[in-house]
Amino acid sequence: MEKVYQPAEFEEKIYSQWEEKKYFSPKIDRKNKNNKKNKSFTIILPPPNANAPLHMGHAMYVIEDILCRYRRMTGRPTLFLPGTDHAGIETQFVFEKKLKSEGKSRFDFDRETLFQMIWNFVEENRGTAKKQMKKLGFSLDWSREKYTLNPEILKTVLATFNRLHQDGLIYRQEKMVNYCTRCGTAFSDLEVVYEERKDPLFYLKYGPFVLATTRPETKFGDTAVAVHPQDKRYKKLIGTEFIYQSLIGPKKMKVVADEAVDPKFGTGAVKVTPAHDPTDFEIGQRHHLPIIKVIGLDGRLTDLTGRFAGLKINEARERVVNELQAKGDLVKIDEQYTHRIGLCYRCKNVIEPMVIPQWFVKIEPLAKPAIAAVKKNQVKIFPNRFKKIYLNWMENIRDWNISRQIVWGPRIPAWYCLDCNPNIKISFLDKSNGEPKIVTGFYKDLKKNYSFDIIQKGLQSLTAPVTATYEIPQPKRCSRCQGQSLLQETDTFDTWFSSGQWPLTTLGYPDSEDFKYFYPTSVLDTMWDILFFWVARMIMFGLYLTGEVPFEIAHMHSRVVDIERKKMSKSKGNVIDPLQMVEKYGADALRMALVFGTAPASDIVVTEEKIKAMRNFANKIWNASRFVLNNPQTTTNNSISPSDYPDDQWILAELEKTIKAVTKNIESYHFGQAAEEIYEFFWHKFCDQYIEMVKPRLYPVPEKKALDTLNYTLGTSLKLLHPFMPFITEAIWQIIPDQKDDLIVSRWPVAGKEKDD
RNA sequence: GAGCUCGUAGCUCAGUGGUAGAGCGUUCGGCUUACAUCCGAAAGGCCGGGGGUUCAAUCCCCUCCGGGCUCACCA
Repeated sequence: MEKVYQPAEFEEKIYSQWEEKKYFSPKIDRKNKNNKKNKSFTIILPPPNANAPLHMGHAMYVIEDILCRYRRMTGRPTLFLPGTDHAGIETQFVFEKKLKSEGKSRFDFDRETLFQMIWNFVEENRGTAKKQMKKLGFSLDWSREKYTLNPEILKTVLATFNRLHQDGLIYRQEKMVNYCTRCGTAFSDLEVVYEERKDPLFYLKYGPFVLATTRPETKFGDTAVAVHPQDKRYKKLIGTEFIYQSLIGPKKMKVVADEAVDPKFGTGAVKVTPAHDPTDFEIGQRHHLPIIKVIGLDGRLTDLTGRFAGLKINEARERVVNELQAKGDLVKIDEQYTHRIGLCYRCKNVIEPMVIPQWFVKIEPLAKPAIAAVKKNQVKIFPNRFKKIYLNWMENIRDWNISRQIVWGPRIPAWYCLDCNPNIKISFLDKSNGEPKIVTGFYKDLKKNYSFDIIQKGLQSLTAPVTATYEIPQPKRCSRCQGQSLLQETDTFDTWFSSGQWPLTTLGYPDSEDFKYFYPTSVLDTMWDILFFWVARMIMFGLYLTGEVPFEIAHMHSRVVDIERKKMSKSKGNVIDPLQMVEKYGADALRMALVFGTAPASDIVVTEEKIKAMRNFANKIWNASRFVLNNPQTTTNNSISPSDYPDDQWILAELEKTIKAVTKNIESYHFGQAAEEIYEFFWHKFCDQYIEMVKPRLYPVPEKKALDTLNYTLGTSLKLLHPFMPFITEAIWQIIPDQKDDLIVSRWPVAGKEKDD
């Protein structure tokens, strides 16, 4: 053995050894499915983005690996199942950036071609994450690896959609949704991030009113002025109408009374723009106001705005304000007005509330059982405070917009008959002669010049009116008119619609043997920031499809942050690359650094210094082992008989305590504490004290009891350390002569009496 | 506006109803035949302020101050 431990000499070798011996593939013993002691233990890996290399957050998979390695050593058939996610928006966003750098955009391609290009792009990168996970030592069963776009997984995801549809839980409706004009897609409520901003608040003369608004450019879409029903100032006007002389002509306005208006804000009167503001939309619904869309999906004012048409929102705002001022309708500007504004989580562009038809899941019937399951602790959420957060969100949950106007993802399996729905708006790439060019229009007009075939082949996107008829699943011919000009919806699923079914799809729901044996899974560990996005959806889907929870424990871990408590991100330049750390200090050092001394769900501070300290610890383990192994071997590591020496009795008693503490702390998810216990024992008790005490008994002739105790304590320590630091412990274990099994499948020590079975 | 969470040694963080812990850093001394990625010793904290419960509080309760976070349709 060398003087200094060299991780690089062992890690790869040992990992492939584990793989070759198939230790990561559990032995299925169906008879024991319900035997508590031999019950399967399953963790499904939260799938990383197939397209991106791992970052420090992914290194937190170490928590799951600790659990799996521990359970495997206690003898349970343990499955840790890997996979990757196509990550719809994320990946398309990255790909579009790449296109842009090449001077192109998504509009240069039809959707089939674009999809294929992204597919190829992802394929090029897909192996990276896998290699990296192996380097980190994760005991994943690669023979069962999955990808969200695997055909069998897609099949299940689409079947779920069909089933939801049959159960009346899918609807397509024109509602106020969050739309990003830059990404060109709608988002769910969860994907909007809010930011405090200071914007001018404009006070405008408005018929008999003066009212305050931050968005004068949307005034062309106003259909009413709303006041509070009890507001004395305006009571007489409620129910009346007036003619407003707008910049593009006179317009009839209603005055409505609505509780949503705060009489203390501004002047207590508010313009109602149902097409472009969530509150106004609801007021509009209550008072049956027309919806006039003055901002298009391209983020420019529409033709309804006269000479303002075509202007971008900000330009329009400036011009409208200037003209209102010239006209004398601008009463004052409050420049210090701060409010919260919704941004696209992905590109940070301002989210534009838009009324467009989207596909929704009626969520309450799914949420109810998911709430009950958590309340009854069928799913235990750790740490406990996340249970409250979960329940609070679930109890106020709103229907889920699952449609995205992007190509990268499974397409919603609904078909429109063009003959029955001539008002479907279609964009396609006409490649019939010369340079391809984008053609956009209603089918009823397009069909005069283009064949269905050309439209279908060049299809980019379609927008069906909310009244359009559609069929689910795909019919051969239109069931109403027998027409054959059918187009599939071009919207794709929210990525979370697919990953929300991950515990089911990865195991081969509904009838595979794996599914029957491994579902429900044991633990789901992830960072708390996707509690709603993912964890909640998995619980809902799991219960909806199987009646059983998808996992028994949902364990939330925290963010990995830098020393200034900031989240690591490329733009901040504060990333520590986990793979680089593995190269420098070894996987074990990084793994230990990620768990050592951390508390459940508090930020995890990782610094290179800490990793270095753990590297030193690895070296300590190496050298203590070197010392022990340089002496004759006298025991199998698995048992020891009592000793009369107080030194031996002392260290063995301390070891017992440590076994208990480590076991208890792993079982209760206090990994930081567990790591500290074994660290403290091994370094400061075993090395600093016991080895020093025992040295006189080793020279000149080693004394048997001393050797026994050394060997036994080392062997047991290696076991306790193995879940945390799998490589070095296995490496040393295999140097010990006459081992029956590899450490990874050895038996976890039991305090009280050690059993060799 | 509602809720959650944190405030412990210079730094980063654990922890406990009964005279405070780790890693890194600092000071002093050591290449002691496993390890200088080491060993030995030491300095360093009214455990955010105030009040309460208790025989006893850093740990429980209240309140204040100071960070962080989540949720919420206020123009």
